[in-house]
Amino acid sequence: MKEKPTGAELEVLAILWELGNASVRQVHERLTQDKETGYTTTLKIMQNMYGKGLVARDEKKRSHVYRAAISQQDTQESLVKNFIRKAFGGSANKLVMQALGQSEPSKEEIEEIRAFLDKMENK
Amino acid sequence: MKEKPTGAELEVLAILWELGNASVRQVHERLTQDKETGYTTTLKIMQNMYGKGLVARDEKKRSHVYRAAISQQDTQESLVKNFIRKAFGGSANKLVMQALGQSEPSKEEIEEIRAFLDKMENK
DNA sequence: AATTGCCTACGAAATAAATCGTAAATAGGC
DNA sequence: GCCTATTTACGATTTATTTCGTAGGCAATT
Repeated sequence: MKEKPTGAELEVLAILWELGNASVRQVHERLTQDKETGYTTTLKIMQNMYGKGLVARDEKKRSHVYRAAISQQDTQESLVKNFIRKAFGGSANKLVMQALGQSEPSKEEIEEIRAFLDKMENK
Repeated sequence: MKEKPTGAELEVLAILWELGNASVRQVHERLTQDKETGYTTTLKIMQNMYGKGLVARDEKKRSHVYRAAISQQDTQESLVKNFIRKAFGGSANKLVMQALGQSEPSKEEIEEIRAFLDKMENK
């Protein structure tokens, strides 16, 4: 099992999942849209992630090209699992209702969840 | 706004929400059912929480009696909000479906969520 | 009044995470 | 070939969090 990402690492992963491939520079620009931080900080984090196996990279070019090495699906699964245990005493339902309750879902979103529930039931 | 609890603090809060009132000793015993840790560690964490206003305490007795000073509802709300932003790019629905998908909800739980959705819609 | 046991307070050490500064390498334009 | 931009590598620092050791107080027991 791969190591678990820290908060800052998760932010980088989110960007890589979205972009697919990206240089440190690209990730950094994205990151600084939301918060102030130095370039070498971003670099260091991505280097750490490489050391941990959270990302892969192509070193052919001078500016290395990174990509996520763990899937968004698997990562979110493990994060949610942990979160439910830590913050909701293990009850997924409580989390679901808390999330729904505060998110003011649109009609379409509600339908989407209903459909998902139906599908679950028929399995 | 109250300060946000750290991981260890959240574990204590979970116990206090369940027990209502409790001494450090009681919390500690609960805690050590799951993991190994020293008494003074638990004490220190609860003292920190007191300093931050996360818990209140009654000092009349020699062994102080603690209780949560922030509500479970509010805390979970803020945790979930943050979690959705950090791990799901702001989409509550994605979280909901991830949580449902991995939790294998029982028939009753599915009904509970359907009812919740109905109620949401009629507002 | 001494012993024992449990309690709080508190500083300090250990650990984890994030940030940054500097040096060396490299490529492109001049 | 030289200067400038940009890049990587990496150590060091800073900040946050967790853990623990020790001292002193208090109450029950002997």
